[in-house]
Order: sequence, then structure tokens, then C-alpha cells
Amino acid sequence: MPRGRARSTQRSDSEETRQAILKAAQDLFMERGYRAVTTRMVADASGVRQPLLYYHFADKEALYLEVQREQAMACRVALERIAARKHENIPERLCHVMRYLRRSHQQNMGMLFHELKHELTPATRVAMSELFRTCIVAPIMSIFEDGVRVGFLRPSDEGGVAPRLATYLLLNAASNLPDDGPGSGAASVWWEEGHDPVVEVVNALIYGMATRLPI
Amino acid sequence: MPRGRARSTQRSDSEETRQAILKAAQDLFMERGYRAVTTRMVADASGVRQPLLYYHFADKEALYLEVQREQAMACRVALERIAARKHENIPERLCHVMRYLRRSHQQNMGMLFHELKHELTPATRVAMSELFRTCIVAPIMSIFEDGVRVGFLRPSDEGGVAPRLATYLLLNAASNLPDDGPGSGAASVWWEEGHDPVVEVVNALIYGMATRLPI
DNA sequence: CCTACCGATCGGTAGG
DNA sequence: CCTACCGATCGGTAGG
Repeated sequence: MPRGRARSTQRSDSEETRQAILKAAQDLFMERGYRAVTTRMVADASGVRQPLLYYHFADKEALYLEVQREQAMACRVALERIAARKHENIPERLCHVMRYLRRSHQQNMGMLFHELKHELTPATRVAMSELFRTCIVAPIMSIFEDGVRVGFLRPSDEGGVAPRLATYLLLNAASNLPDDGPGSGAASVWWEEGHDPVVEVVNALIYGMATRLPI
Repeated sequence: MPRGRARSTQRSDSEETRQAILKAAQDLFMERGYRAVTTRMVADASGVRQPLLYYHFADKEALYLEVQREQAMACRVALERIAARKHENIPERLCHVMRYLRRSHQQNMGMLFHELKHELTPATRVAMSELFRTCIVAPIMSIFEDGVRVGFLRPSDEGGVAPRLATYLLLNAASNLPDDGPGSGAASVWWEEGHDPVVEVVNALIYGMATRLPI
């Protein structure tokens, strides 16, 4: 067998294993958080022995950062696509954003900020902050900026809400939504059966609660 | 020395130690989360040896629950007092709530929900959910209900926001506010120097972002 | 309220 | 990509 072919096959197997590890790590880290996930849990979930993780990644934190990076890149594509759908109005686009975040980026904002502050080294912190800004914050913020531009949202210097603050509110509100899917009519502390939390949250953020506008 | 006096002194010392442990545990658990705090960290911070924790509390989780219970009780007193200040309007009362939460209950909602879901046994989960509902959610919700009653907020059956959802949004928005106090002009991803995040968040939630009200 | 210590598990490495 | 294993640290206990 020619050397090139053997190498190629080997590289492909190795790459598949790497992807399996990343996929398992993503599910676990997003669901349980950095600290609660052990390297052995990742190994078991991806069908390899634990020391093999250290062949593909320098350490646990490097694996975590790579998971965040892959997820952020996918997030950026999806959110920028939603933001560009100018034929849909602002509430519709925001509902799409929230539904996407609920489906895929099931990470809790509070957990994310906590890990940035306490669990990660400065280098990882910087890298993740940058990913977060460009892949998640920026696309969502552009929707709010667009809303101001078309006159649907009040400008921040006329009693409106700064797009950055609006993004903060939306991301926090999206963080603890009940799980999606049929049969998950989880009537919890917050949510009534039969209501769509996504629509309710978006309407609340856009139209507020007061009977009249300020001034 | 009479037996009663000796006993009393001993009980007092023991009670002081117990309180010192609780105080240290509260600071640590609120700042770092249940999992990231070790029993040795609590012991060091309260000036006792680690095994002594197990004389005053059954285990780490019992200590955590007691911290939550004490904090929730104080929270209930403070929030009910704020809710009862009918001479102040709704936005003023909500600002007081957020400032109180930022000062004392510096716990992140996302972290709290995560711990309820993943780190605690069912019994502790039930107890904490009950505390959370009665001591934090209920008082805040009553302010929103009051706002509807006096005609300042739209009723939920007339395009308004249900008080429960409003409470959810406020608590999530309050969770990741920058630290308080002078000199902490932390210009972060979200907050500009010189702006008061509390006032901005409350105004955003009450008046929304749109140029006109729905329908 | 202490010293001494337990078994379990962690992230990571040696050596092949 | 594996087996074997390391030092550190965890929550908790024994025994006084």
C-alpha cells in the first residue's frame, strides 16, 4: 500500500476521532459546565480512552476552547443569516434568533460569564470574549441597529434602548428558557403550558410593560 | 461556675463559630458556585479546621442549603419592604430591587438554575425552589401586579406582560450587572462608563424599545 | 473542637 | 492509540 494512501487513511481516522471527541465534549460542556465535566466523561461519551484526549488536545481547557470556537463559528453563520433577512420584521428576526439560541447554543449566559471570570486562564478568557463579541453579540446587535434605522425602535438618544443593552437583555432572557420540542410543556416557575416563551419574551422586550411611552 | 452559665457560654461560642462558617460559606458560594467551593476553602475563610464543618453541618450540601435559607430570609424582608413603599412609583421600586439584588444577593440566576438542575439532590432542590419562589419571586412579582392595578402597566390580557414573566426578565437582567461601588467603572462588553445600568435596565423593561405601542 | 487519615476521583504523563 | 500510573485534592470519618 503506498505511503500516501496509508497516511491519508490514518489522518482521516484520526480526524474522525477528533470530531467525535469534540461533539461529545460540546454536548457535555454546554449541558453541565466546564468544571462539572471530567475528561473521563468526555472520553466515555466519545468511545475512546481518557489519555487519548491529550493526544488531540493540549489539555482540558484547550478542548473547551476548541468547542467554544466551533460553536461560535456556527453561531455566527446562523445569526448573520437571520439578521440579513430584511424581508422579515424586527420581532420575527428576534424570535428566530431566540429559537436558534435555544436549539443549538444551549449555554446559559450566567454560566458562561461565571466561567470567564473564575474557571479559565486569561488567554482563554480573552479568546472566548472575542468569539462571543464577534459571533454572538455583533449579529444580534445589528438587528437592533437595523430596527432603529427603519424607525421601528426608538434611538437611544431619544429615550430608547442602546442596541448593546438590548442585546444583553435578549441574551439573558434567552438563557433560562424551558427546553424546546414537543412534549416538553414544562409548566415551571415561569412558564405556563400552551404559551410560547419566545414570542412572549420578544414582545415584552420590544413593547415593554407600561401603558404609555415615556415623555 | 454554675453548670448553666458554662453551658451557655459554650453554646454561644459554638453559635459564633457556626455563624462565622455560614458567613464565609455565603461569600464563597455566591461568588464561585457550589461546585467550585471546597470545604477546605470554607474552613480556611472562617478560621476553623475542615472536619469541624461536619460537626455543625451534616455535609457540604446541608451547609449550602442553610446559606441559601439565611440569604433568602433576609432577601424576603428587604424585598417585601421595598414592595410596600407605595409612595414610590413602580420604576423607583424596581430600581431599589435591582440595587438590593446587586448589593447582597450577588448570585447569578443562571448559576442558580444550573445548580438546581445538576448539582443538588432532589430534596435540596425542592427546598431551594420553594425559598426562591416565596422570598424572591413573590415580592418582586407583587410590584408588577401593583403596577397593573394602578394602571401604570398594561394587563397581560390586553397585550401586556404577565407579572411572572416580568419578574423572570428582571431577575435575569439583574444577574450579570457589573459590580457596584465607586471605582468600579467597568466599561465591559455591555456597559458604558458613567451610565447607571440599573436605571437603564428598568427603563428598558418598562418602556420597551419600539416607537409605538402594539395594536 | 482537634489530628490523622480514608477511598474516590481529578487532570495529566510515562513509555511504548 | 493503548496500559499503567502519578501527585493532588476532593468530601467525609475515626477516635479522642
